[in-house]
Amino acid sequence: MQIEEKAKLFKALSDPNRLRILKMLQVRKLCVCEITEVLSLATSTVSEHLSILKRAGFIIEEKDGKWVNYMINSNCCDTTVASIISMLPFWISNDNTVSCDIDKINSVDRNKLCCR
Amino acid sequence: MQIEEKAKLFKALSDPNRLRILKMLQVRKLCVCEITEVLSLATSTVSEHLSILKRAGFIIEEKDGKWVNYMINSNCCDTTVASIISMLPFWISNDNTVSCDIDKINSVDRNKLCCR
DNA sequence: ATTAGATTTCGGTGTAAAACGAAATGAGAA
DNA sequence: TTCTCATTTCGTTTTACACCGAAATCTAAT
Repeated sequence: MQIEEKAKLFKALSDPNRLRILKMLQVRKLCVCEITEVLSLATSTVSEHLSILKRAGFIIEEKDGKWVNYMINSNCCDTTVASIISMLPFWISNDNTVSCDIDKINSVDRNKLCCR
Repeated sequence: MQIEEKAKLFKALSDPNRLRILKMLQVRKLCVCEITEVLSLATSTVSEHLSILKRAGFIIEEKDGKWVNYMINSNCCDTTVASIISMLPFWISNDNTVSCDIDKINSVDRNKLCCR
């Protein structure tokens, strides 16, 4: 992998909202509307963030009926990406923002959330 | 450290020229004009890159007569920054670009380089 | 098939960042 | 002090990106 691509890996991690998404996904898989609810962003914005993280290799997606679940790419074959994923819990501690995010994803119900 | 500041750490690493600077500094300390010669950028541009890396904590500076030497912040007290620095050799291999950069810094003479 | 709802893609806007040259700063040499 | 030269700061331009709402897509249920 060339150095430009390595820079892109770090660029994917350079946005606070994307880091919050990764921290949430380390708790459990989530659909777009659940992440949207927690971050208070437009759905389209969250979708863009997810596609950036997916393109970099940090997350993968899984179709689940009308929903799309996103999850951490735990079995990533790229050693750099894999090692960064394994370091994230150590690097990014649960500050106020992250703690609140995790509280929220433990209390949302995607069926109540999205159907309105 | 809040999650916004963690994002800024990764933003500092999200530019290929800054990654090249870090890889060069892992060989030896360098002044601005040496880095400028290798990267083929304007001196002011290199100076800005260095100040971004310095603000993030990855490098430190040392006055040396009319020169300013920049070097890796090897004794960084921040555990996240320290761990990232220690991982850099593993993450960023010596691709063509990096190998050429290192060849160049081993052959430049700052006295011949700057005085013109 | 048609509808409803979750997600993605598509323009558009405002802000951040990378690049440059020129001017300002700072430190040694004359 | 005055000059030289390495570096930083400033003003500007161009490019990239985060964000939004609207339109398009895709899936499941009616």
